[in-house]
Amino acid sequence: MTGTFATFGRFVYSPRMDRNTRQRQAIRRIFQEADRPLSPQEVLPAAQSYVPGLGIATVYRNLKALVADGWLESVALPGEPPRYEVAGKRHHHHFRCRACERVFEIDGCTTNLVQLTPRGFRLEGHEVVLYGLCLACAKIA
Amino acid sequence: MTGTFATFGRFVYSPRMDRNTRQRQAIRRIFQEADRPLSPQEVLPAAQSYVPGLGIATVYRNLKALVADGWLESVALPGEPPRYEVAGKRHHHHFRCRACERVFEIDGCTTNLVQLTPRGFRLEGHEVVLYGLCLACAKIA
DNA sequence: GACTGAACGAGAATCGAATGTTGTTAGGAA
DNA sequence: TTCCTAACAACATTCGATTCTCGTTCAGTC
Repeated sequence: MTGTFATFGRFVYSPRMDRNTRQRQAIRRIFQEADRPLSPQEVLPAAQSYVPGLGIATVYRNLKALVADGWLESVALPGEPPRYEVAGKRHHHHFRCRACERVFEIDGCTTNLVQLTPRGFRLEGHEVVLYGLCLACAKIA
Repeated sequence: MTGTFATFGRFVYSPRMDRNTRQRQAIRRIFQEADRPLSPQEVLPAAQSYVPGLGIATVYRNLKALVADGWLESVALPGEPPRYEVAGKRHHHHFRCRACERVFEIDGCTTNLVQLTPRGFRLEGHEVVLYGLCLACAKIA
């Protein structure tokens, strides 16, 4: 077992990245094919198409390991548990479809955020989330 | 007991708004004084300054009742449980201080969001969250 | 001022998400 | 191919947030 002691002394298990299991390969592959943020619940059935029987705990274990390894980043949207996307992309935001609930990446960024900042506040970062219908759902509706 | 049947048939208790208890008065007052989104954990000690002994369950009960009554609205930020603010304000966004973790309201809105929307997607709404240091924390830092 | 049932307070129970436990499987070094 | 041990699958458990339970209190009415 590998691991480390977190801030308050609890031992935190973290898988070694030098083992390349079929399960982890599958999970990596899912993210490369999807090219959008995925929830653990989306990853599970997708990864099971490559490795039947793969369990949800394995998904969580590997998501955590891949984040610790710097290969994934977590994406938080208001009112929802975290999704994950391949790390290192350039600055972007997200679009959430209200019909299929999938989240997509959006290139580009609004510029005039500084002027919204109240006087005396220090602006360090921002998140923009768009809501509506994705291409596929807009066609159906 | 008053109540209603929610979408899938489960009976949902909801307090009547025709009883004006000291506890509810205190909670209303906290929101009017704060003028920013508050979490249940922020409401509790503040309301207890008016009604000592007021419990967390009462906070949750009344937040839910005040939302159902249309007096409060819930505010979701990425990766955090809901906060609440007085309903009916005009369109605005939020600033979260990374030091004191308080959330503030921001007037105004960015304009060029439509042009970020991918072709074929239908834009229906948006959220903008700014991060940094509030006035008080920027002074200390 | 007494009455009555809705709201309260305290603590147990629940919920969805995530993590730990245990016996089993399978990378990868020899 | 064998061996060693990390990772796995299944499922129990935990966790933080929220809701429920039940005996008690009190707001609104008479």
